[in-house]
This record gives sequence, C-alpha cells and structure tokens, in this order.
Amino acid sequence: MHHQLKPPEAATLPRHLLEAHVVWLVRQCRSLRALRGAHARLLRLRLPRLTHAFALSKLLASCAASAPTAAAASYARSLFDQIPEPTAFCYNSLIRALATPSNPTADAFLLYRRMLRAGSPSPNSFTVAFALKACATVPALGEGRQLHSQAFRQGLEPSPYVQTGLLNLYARCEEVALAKSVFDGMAEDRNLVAWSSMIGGYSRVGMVNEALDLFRDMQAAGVNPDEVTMVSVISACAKAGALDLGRSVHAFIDRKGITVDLELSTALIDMYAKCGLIERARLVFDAMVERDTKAWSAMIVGLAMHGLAEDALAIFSRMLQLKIRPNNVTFIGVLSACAHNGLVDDGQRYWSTMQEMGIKASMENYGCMVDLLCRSGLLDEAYSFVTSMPILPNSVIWRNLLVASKSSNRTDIVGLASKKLFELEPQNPENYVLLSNLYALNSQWDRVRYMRKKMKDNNVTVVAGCSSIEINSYLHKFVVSDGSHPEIKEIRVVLREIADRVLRSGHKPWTAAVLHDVGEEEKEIALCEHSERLAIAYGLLKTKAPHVIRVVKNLRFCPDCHEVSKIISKSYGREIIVRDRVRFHRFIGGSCSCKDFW
DNA sequence: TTAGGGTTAG
Repeated sequence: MHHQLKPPEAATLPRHLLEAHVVWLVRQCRSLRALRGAHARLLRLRLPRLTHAFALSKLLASCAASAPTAAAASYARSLFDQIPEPTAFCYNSLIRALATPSNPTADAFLLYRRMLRAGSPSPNSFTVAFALKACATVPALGEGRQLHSQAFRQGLEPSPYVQTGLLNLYARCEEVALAKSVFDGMAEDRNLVAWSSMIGGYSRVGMVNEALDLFRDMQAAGVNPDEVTMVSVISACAKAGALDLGRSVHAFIDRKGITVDLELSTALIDMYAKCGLIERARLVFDAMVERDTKAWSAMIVGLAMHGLAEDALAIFSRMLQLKIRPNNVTFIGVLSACAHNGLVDDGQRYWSTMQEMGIKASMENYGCMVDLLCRSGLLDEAYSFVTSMPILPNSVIWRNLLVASKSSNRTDIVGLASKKLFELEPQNPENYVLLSNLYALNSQWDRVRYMRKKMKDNNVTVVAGCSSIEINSYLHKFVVSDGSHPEIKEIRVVLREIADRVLRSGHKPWTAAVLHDVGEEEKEIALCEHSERLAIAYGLLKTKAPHVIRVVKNLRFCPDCHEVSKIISKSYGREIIVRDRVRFHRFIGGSCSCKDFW
C-alpha cells in the first residue's frame, strides 16, 4: 500500500499515516544509495513541514546506523543541516554518523560541544554514548575525558551505556588503569560487552596474563563469551607467542560452538603465525568462507614473517585475481617477504604496483623498501631512497641504515644516520648501544668510551629487555640479571651449566667485545643472565617431557643470543623456538631455520 | 537511536 503513495494523495492524508509511510520507506533501505533514493521520493511527496522534518530525522538515524564511512558522515551532515530545529535525537544521530575512522578530527565531539553551548536540546545518555564511541574510534583521549566529566556533571554517568562507552574509550586509548576503575565500578552492570571491552584493553597493551585471568573470571561469573570476546583472547595469545594457550583457547571455541567468523579467523591466522605454526594458520585461512583485505594481509604477513616468500607472493597474486583490493598493510607483507628473501627486483616491482594502485605508502612501507635495499647490499640505493622520501624518515629507518653500513666504511652514512637518531630520540638507549657496538666491532675503543660517556651525560639508562616463557598456561617473565624470581637459585644452577656448555663449545661471547673494559664477572653476567637465557633456563628446569621450549622477547634478537640458543638446543637436544618482537628463530639440533639472519 | 573484535617495517 505504502509504496503506491502519490504526491496529490500525500497532502490529504493524516500525519500519523504519512509518518508510518516514512518509517516503512526508510526501513526498506539497505544502503546509502537506497537512502538517497528514499530521500528523493519523500521530497517528491511535498510533505507538510513537520512530517518533512520527521522524515529527515528518520533518514538521518538510518544513515547513522549504516556502515561508518566518510560518505555516510557527509550525507548525515547534509541531512542535519536541512532540519530547521534539530531535536536531541537528530544531534545523537549526527554524532553517531560522524564516528568514522576516516574522520580523525573528533568532529563528533565538536558537535556535542556545540549542543552544550546552545543550551538546547539537552544531551541525554544516547548523546554521551555516541560521542564516547566517536572518541574511542579516533581515538581521542583528551576529548573523551572531557566527556566523562561533563557526563558526571549532568548526571548521565550511571547509564550502563555511558559506562561501557567510557570503559571502551579508556581500553582503546590503552589507559587500562582508568578502564579497570570504570569496570570495577560497574559491578552489577557488567555484561558481555563490558567484559569483552576490558579483556580487549588488556590484550591491546600486551597484559596477557591479566586478559586471560579476566577471561576466566568472566566465565566464573556465569557470563558466556561470544566470538567478539574470543578475538581479544586469541590476539592476547598472539601477542604473547603463547601457542599452547592459543591452541587450548581455539579448542574451547570449537567446544562451545562459538562462530568462527571473519574477524575471529583473522585473529586465529595471526595467532598461529606469530606462535610459529604457520601450517595451522594456513589451514584456518583455507577454511574461511569469506576473506577480506585484513584476512589476506594477515596470511601474507604471517608467511613473510616465516621467510616463505614464494607462498606469500602466490597468495598475493591470488588475492589480486579475486579482485580483493590490497591496502598498505598487505604491501608490508609483500615487501617484507621480498626483503627477507633477497628479491630486490620483485620488491621494486611491487613498490611500483603499489603506487599504480593509488595506495599511499606509510612509514612502514618505506621502512620495508629501505630494509629490502639494505639487506641486498645496495647501500647507495638505500641511502638515496631515504634522502628522497617525501615524508621524514623515522628512527627505525635510520637505525636500519646505520646497521647496514656497519662494515662499509661509509662514514658519511654512519655520521648522518647517527646524527638523525640522536636528534629524533636523544633518550633512546638503543641508539647509544647500537653505535657503541658498531665502534666496538671496528675496535674503535675511544669512540666506544665516548658513547658511554655521552649516554651518562645525557642521563640515558638502559631499559632492561624482557623475555617470557609459557609454562602450564602461564607466562613467566624475566629481565636481565633478574634475581627476584622465587626459584632463582635453581635457575642459576641451570645457567651455570649452560655457561659451561657454551664456553666448552668454543663460542666467544659477542657481548664481551663490547664489554672489553669490564671485569670478568660482568662478562660472565653478560653471557649468563640475558633475559632470554633466564627464560630458557627456567624452561629447561620446569618442562621435562615436551621437547619444545618457546621464548618470546620484546627486544631484537642479538647475534650472541642466536649463537647461544643454537648451542643450548644442540647440547640439550631440545627444540627451541625464540620469537623476538618481529620474527622467528627456530633452532633444532643446532641448525637455524631462519633464513634472513644477519 | 545506545556499547565490545581481526592484518602494520627492524
């Protein structure tokens, strides 16, 4: 009946029937295009003034509920501007529509402020919830905090939607302490969304044990997780390199019949890849019924991380065949696959492909290219690439260049790179240590001493690296020379044994070159109590049956650790998989399966 | 009309 409504008839109908027609028409719309079509049809009906405003607000609300794109946001704004006296409902809808990832200016917050200044209509709990969501999407912590205090003043804070909005804002801004305090205050109101948000917050900042403990608490509280919760739990395992945990969580997902949707599959691919089981990642990928750019990217990045360039590139070309548009992250995978396998020409070709496809290169993409050129020994090309970049190179890029020129006698590059590094990050100990090691390598001991002095003068202290090992579903963390562990005595016995075996193998600790002017005892500590070695020692102590020891480091793997892990693996007959921040080093019987070790 | 999720160089 409704769709047969014609303009002359419209003028004669009572208001409630017209409104019902509007509601019906808008409800049919499944896309932005359909909404525009409905808008045009409603205009042709020449509705009375009030019904017209009603129609615009319904269109606006539907637009706000659609996919959060830039197009939807701008259409919503144009609808809003046509409404003579916008109600709170209209403001709420526009604020909701403005919360798009492509709208980083916190426009939603500005609109909320405008509403407050105008004095009417008054914001309600919907307004605050939508505005908080916008701040969480950007993310804009400062604006979000202002919202928090305003919500408090207006008495809107107790609304459970405002509460979860605040919790999620803080969780997304990596303010876990603030998020936790909101979460703790919710007590009775804690629902699935609140639990998931909090777990996601912990997962995001790498507080894996906290994320998993909370996941257990949630179940104990009788709240059943869904696929959204599981994404956070799985990505926490991925971050920690906790394969056993990840596997048991995956089994839990299957047991509970939780839907493994697009996002959860992607998280599983990432988890298996980061935990060293690339074959398993591949199985998850192959079983997917629907794959988007992120899913393809996760698979490509995973393969690249494992040095499987051929597979990564094959997957990439299949992706192109299926007309899935890659993004800059996909190209991070493609370019790093080339870099790790010395495929300079291919890498440069893919770089041009990326430009041709109109994909804007990010700092990471430039970084991949610099890495590609450096690893292939094309130092000059790398240098000119860096100096002609349209964006200012960051410290990662300069460090890469510096490491690449360590045995090149290119004092110009070393000079520029170190100058840039100390300008960009005067307080980062990594730069001092790197340069000092570089001088030590060339036996320039006076320069080594100068770097140490400079470090001292600038009050730069080395932040200890941290390694962790997963034993019985728990992550045990260690830092260098960490004597605080309750079982440190037993660990030291194993360490002593490791040191003996390592020294007997004839390996000369690399660190000793840098520590040439320190005492024997310090050298021994350097050899002995690296965080990673503490973790391996603890693994040897605690795990008898499994032959695999997995250690995750938050720092870059050093050549000395690489050598020592190989020796331990061979000597104890254990497979050791060490993952540093970026990739894998798998040692089995003394050989290293990592192809790109420098 | 309300809230939670996945891929990112060394």
